[in-house]
Amino acid sequence: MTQARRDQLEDMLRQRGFAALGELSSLLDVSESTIRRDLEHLERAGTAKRTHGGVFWTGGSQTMAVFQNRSDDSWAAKSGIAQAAAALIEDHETVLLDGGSTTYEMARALVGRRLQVVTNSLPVAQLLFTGGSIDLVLIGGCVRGQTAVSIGPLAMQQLSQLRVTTAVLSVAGVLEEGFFNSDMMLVESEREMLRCSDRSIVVADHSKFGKGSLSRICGLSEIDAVITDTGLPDAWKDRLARHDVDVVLAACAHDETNAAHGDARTTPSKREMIHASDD
Amino acid sequence: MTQARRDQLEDMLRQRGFAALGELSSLLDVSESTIRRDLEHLERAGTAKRTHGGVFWTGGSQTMAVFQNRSDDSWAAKSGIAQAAAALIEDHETVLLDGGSTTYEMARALVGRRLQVVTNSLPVAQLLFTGGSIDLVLIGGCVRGQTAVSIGPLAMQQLSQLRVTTAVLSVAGVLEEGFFNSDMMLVESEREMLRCSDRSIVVADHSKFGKGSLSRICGLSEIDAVITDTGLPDAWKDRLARHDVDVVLAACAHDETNAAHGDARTTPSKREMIHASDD
DNA sequence: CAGAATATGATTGACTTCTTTCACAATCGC
DNA sequence: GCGATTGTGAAAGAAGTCAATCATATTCTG
Repeated sequence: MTQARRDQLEDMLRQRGFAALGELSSLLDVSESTIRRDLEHLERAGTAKRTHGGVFWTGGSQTMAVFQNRSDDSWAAKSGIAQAAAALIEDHETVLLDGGSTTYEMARALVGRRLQVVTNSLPVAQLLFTGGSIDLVLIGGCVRGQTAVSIGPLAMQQLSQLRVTTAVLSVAGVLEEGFFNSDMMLVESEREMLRCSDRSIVVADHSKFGKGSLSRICGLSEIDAVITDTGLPDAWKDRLARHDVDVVLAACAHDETNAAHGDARTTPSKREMIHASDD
Repeated sequence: MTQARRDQLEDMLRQRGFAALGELSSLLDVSESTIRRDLEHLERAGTAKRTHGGVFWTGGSQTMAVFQNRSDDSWAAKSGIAQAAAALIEDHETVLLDGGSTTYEMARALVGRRLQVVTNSLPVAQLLFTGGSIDLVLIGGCVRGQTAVSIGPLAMQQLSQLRVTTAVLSVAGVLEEGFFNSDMMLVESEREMLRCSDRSIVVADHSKFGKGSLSRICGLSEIDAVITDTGLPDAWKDRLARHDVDVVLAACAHDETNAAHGDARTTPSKREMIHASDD
């Protein structure tokens, strides 16, 4: 009964994008209190975000999440890596961006740059298509999973026809044997990405190292550079160096980004109503 | 000076997706009043929408607009057409959805249905990829313009390899000579869409009839059905009938939707803070 | 140089919403 | 059956934001 209403609520949100509390309350014929409680659940599940006045549909994908806890540590690491990776890209390059939360952050960092960007990621495309400065090419195919990337034969075929200067890949795990990801179809695409790029970069926070995953993308030496955070063990630095892989260690973004924006605040904002979340 | 700040504000919004007033105020080092006024401008320009507590980036595309004035007349027409078009689709079909605001509304109406959907529209893809019930295939290519559709050779090639049961096209104008759209590349794609579909449907409100546009898609008789609203002049009904085109007239959605949801309110909500807009 | 127009910052009052708390109903487990 | 847990509705109080207004500084124009 309760669950049915929450499912209905979720569908309504997906369809409408935004809804006011009173609206939902009268449509579902329950009190606003109940709606509020339901929304708390949805928010915890990550499918919706509340604002002062109503609720937003977040698209069900964490990647896309317009709302994100920017004071979160794991986000700071991702963001730092993304910044560092973006710094490696020069203007007027053609960059191939894989799906994933780190590459999404990187896309954020590329907003406003003069680039040609190729991507198989729906969220990345959504983010970049407006920026007049960026020429966007979207890879088509079957769209699947939380990461919302195009995969399958159509994607493979499109990739095979392209040529880019830099490919930025995101991986689920790194072992001595090479780089891994959990989706076999995606891995196929990523191999193709490597084939069509002059330079290849992997972005991965230090937690990915030493972990494997279902399918192997390629060996360590087949990648030109790895961008990660300062938490990377020395053993891995050596190992990567032995395989001729450049390693870039990004400092956590905490301080620099604030400074860069001239933001002197040290205390968190009083109201976290929208930002607060710990996904 | 002022304009520079507004541009900066716009960039920040695109990057962050959402921002609170105080946040922007301190980051840009101006008073909240100024930010408020800036946001009014951005909102008028359609790039952002304010909420009680902050601002959202709307992605620069009206189509995507999560916020829309649902009490607007033109929206009622679009929505009605979209509903009617959706009703023509049967479960387990493979539907090809073109870009455009009406097809976007149609996509909304298809949420939860069991379908395979092919689309070249980024907003439509964004809307549908979460719904577990829908199998989504994205057409790749160069992403351009307000409508955010993929066009160009890559798109053409992908379309040429697909086959769908129903194609739903959106057009900019309809003349005796046929259907028109303003973008030549897009028109190329739409011709390809027609070629690969068993059945073709055009969605267009009555204001499109009698208006031309840059590039002709096809003749009237090459389309199987046109979905429009009750404002269509009788002359056009005859004309379409003569060309063997089925015409579906959708009633405005105003009343039915409200009734269907058991919403008895007759007065507009007192506060239009978020909904209010006239894109 | 003067006047007008625009941009800006601060403040007040009003509004809406949110959170918290309590009481009651329904369901589950023992 | 009884207690505990969960879900629900209502109310009071608190908190926050927004719109409107005013006074000032800056820029444009003649």
